[in-house]
Amino acid sequence: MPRQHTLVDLSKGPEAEHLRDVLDAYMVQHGMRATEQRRLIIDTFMAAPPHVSIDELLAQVRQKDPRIGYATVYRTLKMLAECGIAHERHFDDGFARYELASTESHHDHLICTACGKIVEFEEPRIEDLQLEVADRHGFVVTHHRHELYGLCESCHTKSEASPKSTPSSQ
Amino acid sequence: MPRQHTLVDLSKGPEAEHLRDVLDAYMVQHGMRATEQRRLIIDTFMAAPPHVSIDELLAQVRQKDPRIGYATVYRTLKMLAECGIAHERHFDDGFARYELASTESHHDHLICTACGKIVEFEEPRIEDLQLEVADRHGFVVTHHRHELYGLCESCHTKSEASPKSTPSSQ
DNA sequence: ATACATGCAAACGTTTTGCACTTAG
DNA sequence: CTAAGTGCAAAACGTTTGCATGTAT
Repeated sequence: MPRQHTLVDLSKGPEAEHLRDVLDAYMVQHGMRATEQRRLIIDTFMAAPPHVSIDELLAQVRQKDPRIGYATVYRTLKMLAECGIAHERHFDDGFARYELASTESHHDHLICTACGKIVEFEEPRIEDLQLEVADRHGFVVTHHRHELYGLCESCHTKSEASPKSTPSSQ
Repeated sequence: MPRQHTLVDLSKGPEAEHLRDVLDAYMVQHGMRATEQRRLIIDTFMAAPPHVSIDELLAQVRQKDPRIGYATVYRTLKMLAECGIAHERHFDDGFARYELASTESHHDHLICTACGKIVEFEEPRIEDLQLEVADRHGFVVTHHRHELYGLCESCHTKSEASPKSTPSSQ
């Protein structure tokens, strides 16, 4: 029975503390201020499920402070991405999603086109082959994008059982 | 000795004829008409270098008929994509690019972030591993996206020789 | 006190569409 | 003749920014 591979919750523990340190250093270095809004947005982001969109995060943040604006969430996430604490992802649903950066490992994504579920995967053998391919063509790779789209287990089996599929939201 | 793997020119030969047949069938089936504009746009597209953007194709098409509008090129390319004759690609430069579909092989892309060069690659071992990964997570893959970004050989060696790089456009 | 941050609303770049006019069948 | 296609211009879409106001330091 394949267990759902959700990576460790990074919102707490030593990993999170390290990220906080990086962030603090970055903000000091750039003369940035620790405002109420930023604190709230960052805390919410770190506790949120991975791959939140700006709108999703904004909605969550507004539960605590309805006066927060879209642009502030936007700018805060950009800032987190710039200092390496978050990664900005662009899947095929048209808007940016953000995830906490893990210092340890790189991963790519499986995306269910029926329910929107996003699963992370790591496959070192693919990474190796990427380098091999790039080398073959004289390229030096700086980053890549690797997304597998399809149906997750439950959407797949559901659609097998009955002809009409009933996709729910992520 | 790794030869540059530029796929065959599809604008002529039996491959192209097959695509034309598919297209004709599709258009008949959908009650679509063969207009001057469509003919011109499709011919130009099939002769154009791979991965043209709408604007690029529009510019080429206007050399023969300056009255063609953006929307017509847009709609024609969408149509080609819909009937499987073209693939719509979204690289990180913000606009869609289109390439002729080859019936034979699937490929992915290496993209130079300095000069914009796009190179196609095929790597069956990666394809296999993708299926393996998907299977491991209970997914059935319908399509994927795999792009390697970095510096092509000439941009790479250039930037090694002199500190200032002088990227040209693709 | 003042430089930085916020929230709004407007600008952006690309994609998509509504519509009056044209044209292939 | 009429349904389909064109070209324009405007809407839609997510993202990004200018600016007047607010606030951490």
